[in-house]
Amino acid sequence: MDTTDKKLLALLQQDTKKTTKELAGKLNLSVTAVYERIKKLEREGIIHKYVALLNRNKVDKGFVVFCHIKLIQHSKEFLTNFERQVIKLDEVLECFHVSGDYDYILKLFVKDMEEYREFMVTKLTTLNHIGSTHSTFMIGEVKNTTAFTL
Amino acid sequence: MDTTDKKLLALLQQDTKKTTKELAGKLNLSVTAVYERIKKLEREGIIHKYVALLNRNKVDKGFVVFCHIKLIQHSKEFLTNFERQVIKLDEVLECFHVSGDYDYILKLFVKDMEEYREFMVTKLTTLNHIGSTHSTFMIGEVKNTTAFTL
DNA sequence: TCTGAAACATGCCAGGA
DNA sequence: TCCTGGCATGTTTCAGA
Repeated sequence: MDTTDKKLLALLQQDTKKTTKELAGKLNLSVTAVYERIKKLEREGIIHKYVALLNRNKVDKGFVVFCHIKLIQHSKEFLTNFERQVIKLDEVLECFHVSGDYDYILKLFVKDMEEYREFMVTKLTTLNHIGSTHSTFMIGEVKNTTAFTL
Repeated sequence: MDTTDKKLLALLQQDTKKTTKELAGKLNLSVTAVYERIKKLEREGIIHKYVALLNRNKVDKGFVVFCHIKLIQHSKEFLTNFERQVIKLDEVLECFHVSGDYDYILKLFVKDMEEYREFMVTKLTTLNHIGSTHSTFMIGEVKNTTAFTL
């Protein structure tokens, strides 16, 4: 991983629809050289996948919620059971097991408060072993990217 | 936006390296039909961008931190000033203005605790108007996707 | 590793149903 | 909005440095 690879990854994290020719121009390399570097990064698993990002405001998912969850008990069985269930919930985009006051932080996309209420009542609170929850609502998006600097 | 569009978006959110031919097969459509649907979704801004997702564990960014921040005061000037500065921080992937006990929730990718400490001391705490911060560390990734169900 | 060229597949645009 | 066909463009491979 040299500087060229880092530049290449920065570009690919921004936009994968550029042709290898365009990338080659920006990196001062030949088309094949760029091609092979990309293949290497894919082989090594550094590039994990190529995806399309949608505009959530155009598809009725403008309401972002962070939900902090605490379990009743912390046995391995309770944790894995909870995790297995939360993975299946479509509304949940991210779920991280964390240190601190709460056990998990979830990020959800829903249409509005009404839909979130429905989610809480019919899905979240029916999960086993949940102790307490604390919901935080997004009122503004300051920064939201999938690309990070190497 | 019909059912076919939703299926198409589900596929594109998972993988954009499939050829339109393959997508056409899965959707029981011709190549051109798929092509035109994709162009329409791009035109409407529903598809926002195409990006490569990296494996953070392979590039020294395995340490995920959530940082809850409270400002000293909530005047418009203080908020926009803080936001303008936080956008520039490379370590910060997400920053949401939220309701509740704290004003902002940040998600960061760094190498390890040492790098996070460095970030706190040299970057975060030098920002103006910060009242208090509360850091939560990821100890496990349960679910982490950019794709959501429509 | 890189370059450059050649073979192959795909993306993309007409024209018509 | 869909399909068929064809040209332009991109991707991928390979020999040689």
